[in-house]
Amino acid sequence: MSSLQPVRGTHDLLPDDTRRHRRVEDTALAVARRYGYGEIVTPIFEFTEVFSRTLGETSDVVTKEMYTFSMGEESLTLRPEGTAGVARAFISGGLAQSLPLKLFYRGPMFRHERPQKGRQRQFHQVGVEFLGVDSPLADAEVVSMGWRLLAELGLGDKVTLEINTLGDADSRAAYRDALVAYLMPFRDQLSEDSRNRLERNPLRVLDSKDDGDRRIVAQAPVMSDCLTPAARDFFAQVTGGLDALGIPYVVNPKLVRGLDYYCHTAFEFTTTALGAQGTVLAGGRYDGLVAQMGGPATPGIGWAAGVERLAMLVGEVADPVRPVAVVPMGDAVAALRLADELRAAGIAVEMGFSGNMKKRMARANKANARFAVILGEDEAARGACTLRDLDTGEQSELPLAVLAETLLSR
RNA sequence: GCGGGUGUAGCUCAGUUGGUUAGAGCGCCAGGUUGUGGUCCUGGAUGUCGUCGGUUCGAAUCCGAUCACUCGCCCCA
Repeated sequence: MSSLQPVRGTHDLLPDDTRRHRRVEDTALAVARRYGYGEIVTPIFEFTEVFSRTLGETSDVVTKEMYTFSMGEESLTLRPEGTAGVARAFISGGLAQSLPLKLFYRGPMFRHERPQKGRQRQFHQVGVEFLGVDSPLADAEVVSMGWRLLAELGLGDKVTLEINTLGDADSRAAYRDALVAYLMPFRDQLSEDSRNRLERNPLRVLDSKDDGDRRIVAQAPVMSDCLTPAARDFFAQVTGGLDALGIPYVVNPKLVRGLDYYCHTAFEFTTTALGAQGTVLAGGRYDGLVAQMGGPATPGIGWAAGVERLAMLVGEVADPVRPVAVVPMGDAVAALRLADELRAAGIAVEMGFSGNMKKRMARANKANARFAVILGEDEAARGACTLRDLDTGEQSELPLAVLAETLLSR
């Protein structure tokens, strides 16, 4: 191994990649703005407790995937997800004054997982958090915002929405007991993974991929059997809202979220195009989170989407800017000055610093230039240049004085 | 963290049962006469065959380790 390799699970993003990433992030921000969200930027690292106390002491993210380091007496952690940091900012910034609050964020996250396609150790998310509203219609709106984002990225037909309810605290506790009671007699028949899950997080047994587990789980009680009337009504209003908005979904009673802070609505947009990493945008309600962190009891709902995963789905994104290529024949300084004037006028200009005319034209072509401005000595003597349309091959001589306005008008 | 696959020029890959100067396409560079690109033709450069170690007279080819990527599990966006 060479130390010149990037760290495992990290990647450089070259211009072709960043165009795709920007497309995803910019679309997400634009959509969020339309729903009334403002952007928040929180630090990339927090005190470790911000994550360990909120995500669940038994979650894999906390127990084995965090990049944690200490500085003096302090234990710090590179953020593995966005919600906990936003909740912390909400509390420490006294933002309870300005509820309801709609926040959008984007940026890198860090998880020490085994890398795979669509799964890196440093990856990027965009996400939204809607704080201070406990109406189920807020859930519908937040899900619909995710749907809108995917639709605007052209992924509407590549993605399916699964939704479930985890119920309120009472429902969840009752269901957990019922599930454990059902599973215990089958304990020895479960896979090793599921035996562990039974101890730590029984709900996770529901979405095991092991065939044996699946047969057992097929007959298990479902969440909806244990919902309190209030929780049942809440979920009905969420799905009712989605129906009213015409958003297609399937209720998946076995859908469970990994992080502890979720309650009520849980949802996932998935695709089959990415192999095992099919979840592309997911989230849910987290009414207890802020209080659990020591802030004022505040309901919340949100989602996060994986930028790399979405970027893989959107495919190539062409650079929308087609520059003008300035091709000097003699006086390079004059060309430099001309390029500068055009740029000052708002025109994208490409200019090489070496090569004969043929090479410069070839480069102009490769840069996807729309026009070439040929600055030859003959024309220069007349205060003019040759303007060549690289798409049609037509060219004509033009006074330099009107070049900028001519280019801007085309 | 567990199990499987892969690793040869910038990219996609070929390299026969281990044998002498390791190949193709694309890309790149230079030409096809002096100021014109995208097509075409000709020529050229490029690799410690992922890394380290072993077997062998001889290894890109076999073995081991290691690193990276990849598929599935786990987990999750």
